[in-house]
Amino acid sequence: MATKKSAARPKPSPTSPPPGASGRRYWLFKSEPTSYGFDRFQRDGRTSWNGVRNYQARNLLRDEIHEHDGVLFYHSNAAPMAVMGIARVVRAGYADQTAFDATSPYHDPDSDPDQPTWFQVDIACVAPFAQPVTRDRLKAVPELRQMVLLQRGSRLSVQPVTSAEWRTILRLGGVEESW
DNA sequence: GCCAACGTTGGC
DNA sequence: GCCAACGTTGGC
Repeated sequence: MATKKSAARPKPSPTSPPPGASGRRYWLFKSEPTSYGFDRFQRDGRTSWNGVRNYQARNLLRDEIHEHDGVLFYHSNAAPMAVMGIARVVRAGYADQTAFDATSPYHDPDSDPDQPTWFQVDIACVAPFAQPVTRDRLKAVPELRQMVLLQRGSRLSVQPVTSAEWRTILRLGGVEESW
């Protein structure tokens, strides 16, 4: 029988959200606009998400994030902090090329090309939100209370989003579901 | 600018 | 393997 033990904080697992009806899964990528903002991403049309140097995020990039998955592009450390728009994964995890580049700030001499330590995925811009969905707005929506982004101490720069959260946020952003 | 939360490093 | 010190992230 269940006892008080179950009152121990159930830490929401940051891995493996169930796929949505489409089989596609959803993610949120954080970026500081001073380093790579959504404007720039829109102009580029496509980018490699590299330079991630955290093992939990690495595991997602390497194992979980697949072609066609949906991505929310989020501005962190910004005014305002907000989801700016959506992207789609166009290439699943492969070796993070910046790790092998001695001139890159993300260079990691310990990453072996035959057994890379770090991974990147490629994403393409799909659509900007009609208006960014700010962090304050997200916090005000009861259905989004469990979002990884909004959890205390959550710092993961690549994180899972449930299909319900995805739908809610697209609606707030004014983007049609069928993208 | 502050600082809580978290991850990593390195001495033991 | 423990854990204190340190560095980083990122919201406030």
